[in-house]
Amino acid sequence: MPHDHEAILRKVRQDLPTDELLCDLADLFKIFGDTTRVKILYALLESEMCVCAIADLLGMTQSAISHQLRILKDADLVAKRREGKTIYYHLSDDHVRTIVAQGFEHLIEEHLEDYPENTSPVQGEVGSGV
Amino acid sequence: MPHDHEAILRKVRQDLPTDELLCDLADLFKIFGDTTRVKILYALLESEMCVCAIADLLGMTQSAISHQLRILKDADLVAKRREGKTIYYHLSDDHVRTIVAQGFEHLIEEHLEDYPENTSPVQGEVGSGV
DNA sequence: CTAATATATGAACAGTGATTCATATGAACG
DNA sequence: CGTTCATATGAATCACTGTTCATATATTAG
Repeated sequence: MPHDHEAILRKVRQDLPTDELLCDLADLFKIFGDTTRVKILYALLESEMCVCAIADLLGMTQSAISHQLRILKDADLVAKRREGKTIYYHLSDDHVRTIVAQGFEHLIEEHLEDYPENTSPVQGEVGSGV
Repeated sequence: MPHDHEAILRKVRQDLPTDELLCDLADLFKIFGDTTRVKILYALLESEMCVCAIADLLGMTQSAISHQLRILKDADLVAKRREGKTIYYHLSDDHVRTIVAQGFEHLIEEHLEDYPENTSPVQGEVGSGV
């Protein structure tokens, strides 16, 4: 006879958000789960940038960057501003900053043995820019 | 002649963390970027659980859950505890709580028009559990 | 030791997603 | 208008990843 967990299941089921909400949450994190996009977001923490500047910075195709910017924009993480032929992208709110910062904290704690004295492996601290 | 952004590039390059660090950060978020894993983490916010209880909760195969738990464990997001034949998983630290909470805040703000009065679509608030 | 329960793991399959290439849109300038 | 620079987009490709199935390991009971 398999063992019983009805008690815990009932308790957890009660407080678990809806499927839809949890999917949305996963989708949001999915966006942060790509090196290119994280780099773009991190760069935009410092300053707004045009598409070709970002492409230059990351050493990637303008097309690749444009595709990723579209994804970031659809998620309301970045917004654009036109100036002649150039389009400048910037962060649309400050959640990016806090989400990224939390991620870093976990990384640092995870690798504490690598940095026993200094708790911050980041030179340019998150949040110091702009 | 293509336009110039040396000034901005130099500034941003200076404060951009290393490639390795940014990859690690993306890898961390990648883990949150899956519905099944988010659900598991969310469930563990409430209480520790054994593998088959989680499988029951999510209506998924024990194998599928086990595979995902391995990924979560490799990232140091969960830890296990043996009790006879049963293995109980629990969150290994509180970063999960804060990261998830930040994600929610962004979602809420993004869909503010859907919940104009009440800013929290979550019944069981994050952080109330355990 | 054998059977039963609980979990882990490896291979295979299917779906997803990031990049590239080619091309389209859009703006400024002569 | 036609050209040039800046960005966007669609199709194709390639790699990655989540699930399933079958099976292995591990613990307890008899």
